Amino acid sequence: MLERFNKAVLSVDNVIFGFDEGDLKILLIKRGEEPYSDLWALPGHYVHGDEDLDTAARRVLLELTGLENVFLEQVKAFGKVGRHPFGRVVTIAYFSLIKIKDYKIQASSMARVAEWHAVDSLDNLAFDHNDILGACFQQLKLSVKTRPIGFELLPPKFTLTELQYLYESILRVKLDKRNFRKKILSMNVLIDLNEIQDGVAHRPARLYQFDQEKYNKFREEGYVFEVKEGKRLSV
Amino acid sequence: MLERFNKAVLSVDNVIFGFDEGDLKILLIKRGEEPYSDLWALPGHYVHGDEDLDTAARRVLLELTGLENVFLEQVKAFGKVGRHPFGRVVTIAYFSLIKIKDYKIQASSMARVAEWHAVDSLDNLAFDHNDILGACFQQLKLSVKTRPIGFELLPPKFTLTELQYLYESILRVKLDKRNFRKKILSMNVLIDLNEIQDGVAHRPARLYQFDQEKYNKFREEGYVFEVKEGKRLSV
DNA sequence: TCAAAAGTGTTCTTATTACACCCATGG
DNA sequence: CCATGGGTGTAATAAGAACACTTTTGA
Repeated sequence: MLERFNKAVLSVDNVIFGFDEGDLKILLIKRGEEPYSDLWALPGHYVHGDEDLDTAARRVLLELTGLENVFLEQVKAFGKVGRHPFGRVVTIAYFSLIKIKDYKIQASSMARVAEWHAVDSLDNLAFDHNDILGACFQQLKLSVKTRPIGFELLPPKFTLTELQYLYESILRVKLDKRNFRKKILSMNVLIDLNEIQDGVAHRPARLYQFDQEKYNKFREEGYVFEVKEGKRLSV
Repeated sequence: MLERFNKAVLSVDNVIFGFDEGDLKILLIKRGEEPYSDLWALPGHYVHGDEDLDTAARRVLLELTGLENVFLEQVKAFGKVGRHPFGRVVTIAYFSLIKIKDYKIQASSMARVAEWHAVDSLDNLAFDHNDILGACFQQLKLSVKTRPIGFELLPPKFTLTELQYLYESILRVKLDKRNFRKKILSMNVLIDLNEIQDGVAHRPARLYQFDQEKYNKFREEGYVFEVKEGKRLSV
């Protein structure tokens, strides 16, 4: 019954965010074939006929990084008629958040060359991947303000300074150290592990862990996680 | 070069929001053919081979409502393998905001039966349209909190009470009249038209207009439009 | 002993909340 | 003259912003 309709090839593209040394980064692959050979591109793949979109995105992530059970969320579809030079290909964009230390480059056809790149300093990606990256980064910004997903980018044990740098690099604002600590601690969603850093050439910082259970309880009670930035016209 | 890949039929589905008599509504059509004949469904259509996704969504909107230059935004793609009983159809969901008074039902194949329905009280839509509606409504909630798009649902001249009811019905909270007025007026994005309602059986309300230019200026200066709801865990 | 980052409180200002009565109109 | 929704202010509380010095460690 559907034969009479136009069809399109489907793909998924994944903006994989990682956080390392105070910088927000994304994982790119260097294309080995036409079109756009030798340009950097978002990791992606065609969607199989019997495969859900989310499944395809997870497959790409697994093949490239070896990681499962990772934060992954669809952003939107990109489907301009001319976006792929070889024909109609609609791509569904995803973003995912991984703990960069867990990432081991995988031996896979896709990962001929895979590299972390700082999010700024990127232009001239293949296809419309600059647009896709822009949309995904914006969605990350928005999400990180209203949901405690930033922790997905940090190791299980982290310091308050790392957490602050994370927010600063995603929101691209400078936050006040004392105010930040006061507030994040007063939210009561961090567990103080009573451990400290080891082997750093300065006073070692306390280590914390995100308390998912406590957060779930707060959310049930109607509390909203919120990190702010900017001046407000508010109601 | 793309022949070897699986292909899917593409469609767009559009959650068209309107606001009338203090209620948020969406426009649904009654299906006249299989599958899901006689069930209510979101208005949508297949995407042509030479047509951008956004263009297809605007085409649907125009055919059904006769309206152009309307707020329209993509939400996300829905592409579960079994979502269409006849084969692989991936649909791109959009939501749009129209001034319900502008809507005149169009003579079109699509609009055999088109009706406004309150957003709650909906279940048992065709396909996965309940899911799509849920995602679009959530996106509307989110958008309305951070961008002054609620005005798209109101007539060009509106009262503060109408505006308040609009926010209440989208966010599903009760707002305090005095506080709401104080705040929205202090944002300085409303023009007091120095006109009043006519023919109402009570003290007539002042009419206001949204000041898009002033808002654009504020935004350039880094101000953020924000309507709040709920208790906050905030940083 | 130096360099580097961790950690800590107070004050001032701004935003949020809660709350009740009189006003203008049409019927 | 009644019913209906319009319009208004203040005080108490909570949240946000600004700001500088001491501590702990490794090299």
